[in-house]
Amino acid sequence: MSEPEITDLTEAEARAELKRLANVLARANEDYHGKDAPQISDAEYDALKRRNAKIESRFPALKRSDSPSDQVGAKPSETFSKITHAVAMLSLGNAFSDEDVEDFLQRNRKYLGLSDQDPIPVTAEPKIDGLSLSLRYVGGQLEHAATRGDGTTGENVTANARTIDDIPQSLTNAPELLEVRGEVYMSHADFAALNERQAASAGKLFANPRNAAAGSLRQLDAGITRSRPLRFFAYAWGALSEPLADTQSGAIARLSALGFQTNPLTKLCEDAAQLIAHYRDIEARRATLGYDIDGVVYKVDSLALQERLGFRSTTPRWAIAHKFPAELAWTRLEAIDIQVGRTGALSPVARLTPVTVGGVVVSNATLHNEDYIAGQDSKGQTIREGKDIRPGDWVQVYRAGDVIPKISDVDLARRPSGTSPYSFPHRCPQCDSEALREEGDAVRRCTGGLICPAQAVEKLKHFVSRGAFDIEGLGAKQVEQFYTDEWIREPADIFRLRENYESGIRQLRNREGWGDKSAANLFDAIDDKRTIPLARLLFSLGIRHVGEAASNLIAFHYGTWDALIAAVTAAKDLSGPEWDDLNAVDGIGSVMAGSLVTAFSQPAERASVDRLVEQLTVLPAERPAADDSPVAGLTVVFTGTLERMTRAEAKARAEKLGAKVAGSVSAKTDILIAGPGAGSKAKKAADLGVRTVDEQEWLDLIGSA
DNA sequence: TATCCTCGAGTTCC
DNA sequence: CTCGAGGATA
Repeated sequence: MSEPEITDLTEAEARAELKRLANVLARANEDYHGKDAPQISDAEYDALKRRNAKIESRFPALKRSDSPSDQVGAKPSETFSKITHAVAMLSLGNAFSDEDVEDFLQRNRKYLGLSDQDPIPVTAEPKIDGLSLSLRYVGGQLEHAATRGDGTTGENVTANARTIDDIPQSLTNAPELLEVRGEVYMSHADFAALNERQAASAGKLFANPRNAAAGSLRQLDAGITRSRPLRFFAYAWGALSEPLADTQSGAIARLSALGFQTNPLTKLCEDAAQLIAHYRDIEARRATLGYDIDGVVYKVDSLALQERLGFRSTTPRWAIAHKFPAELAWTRLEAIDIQVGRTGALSPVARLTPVTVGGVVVSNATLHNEDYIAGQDSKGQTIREGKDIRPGDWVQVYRAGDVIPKISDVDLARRPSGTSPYSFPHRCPQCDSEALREEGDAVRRCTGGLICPAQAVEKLKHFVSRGAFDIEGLGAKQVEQFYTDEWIREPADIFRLRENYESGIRQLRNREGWGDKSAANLFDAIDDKRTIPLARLLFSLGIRHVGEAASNLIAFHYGTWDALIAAVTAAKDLSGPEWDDLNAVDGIGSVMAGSLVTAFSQPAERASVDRLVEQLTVLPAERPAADDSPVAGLTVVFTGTLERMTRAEAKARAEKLGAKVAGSVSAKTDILIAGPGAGSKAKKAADLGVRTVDEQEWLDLIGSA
């Protein structure tokens, strides 16, 4: 490459180079968004952008106001299509101690109604530190490969997966439909060799094997992926046309027989002691394995038991990851900054002298809240032996769950003299409003409401975020810019951008990186979201305590926006039939209900919401088409002793079949399932004329296998 | 009233 | 990914 090395640039040269890059990239954007054919390739474009970012990081003071790094409407980097997983790819719960492993087994015994001594065979295998991949085979042929993504939808990386030797293109004697799941990773030796090659060709160095594997798999050019030495271990499956086996270990053996690599350290254990012994064994061999692992995964061996145990909201009950202790590093705490969230929460963030922890450079860490800095946990218990955290201190950093940097210890011997404990601000650093901490709360909150620019912007960011309106091309950065420019002050303004622009009130075109074309794209993306499901709208409003799950419950309960508004308005005194009705919704308590009602009774907030809804079409919430199970849509109550299954299991299974499980009998109850020893509930059911069945009748009714 | 579970809100780095 | 807190349950 003819371009000079960045390290050799003088300041003046760097300034000129940044200007040149800004021009070249701006032209490339125009070409892309306009009708002209692009003059440079994707790869060249990305290389220029990277070069620009590198120079900026070396000379931060020279960063241009129209820096291409901040550009809106730039070429979308995502060009992988999306694939929705037939069976969701979930994450695992974690165990950090031997005791947690015992708890895992005990919890499962309890859920299954087994006695404390009953054996539950469990497999143990190394947890590979790579990225998970789902491979779909139809008729024995590899149909597609998808990354995990958010667990529901991943990226289609089929062409790249086909270049990996460990991934068979076709299978013999496989089920007609088979989704194989496993981990793509890179060995230590291959990682070192790759970085050497990268260095020789002045390419980007990877921080660790996992990043190298991720970067290699997500190449737009499969030819590059082919040149990277990726490997694959199979350890699970998704959709299947027929079972692979009746145990976890049997299924893994079957995957191995089909031609997949499976981990040789997978072992079937009989009890917690064996699991822990195998964990220690794997831990001892960790350094010599030749690839990164970050723990050991335990899975209940019997697939029948796995089926019975089922899932919690995001994790299976029948599996857990036993993590190795986190890597630690010492560094200096340079400063404590305060961030203001959308609810006004003041969050302290540690600014650190950059330090490598577990393969990545960390320069920020969360400090949670006031008490955490002082050395107390949420229950007022002393942590870090009471050592408080002060700017200037040497602190020990680790990455919780190998992700979020946290501070675990302070070296008092190296504390500079003359420091005093950090005093947490009692006023908002952004708007100077009073910041109050409510009795019993861990967080201190800015009371400025929408007066506070930080809260206003964070609320808008939430509004356009993924689970909310999810407007393409309008992310956090753009929202901040639009807010600063006073184009968007409240959600309703987003839906007025087009008219304001077209009527000439606002001029996007004067800003670098925007043309009529990119503006039109943005407005189209906004118009796409003018029709919105009720639950999403509610979630988008960012009402405290009302998140995604609560929004769904509330939306289903009321059905339409008008019904919701009418009821919530009528409940404004936190009493009356509408208030009671809202509190009776399963999963909604007085705090959530109060937050919802209060939000709509503040005149200013209510007016703002009305201005927004005026411009939208709100889709009514419909219960997911209750499957054709005989109990779908019915409200049932369990009482007495259940003999064939535990309470928790019965509840989970009934809910899976579309029934609603309530705690007490009322006129709304459709069926009471009464086991031996049923008391007052059975009597009440009889009084109300509610249909009562015993456990066996219930199982017959739901056609339990 | 204590305990378990789930959700909400906050966070980092690539 | 984690913590804290709300809600349901025993």
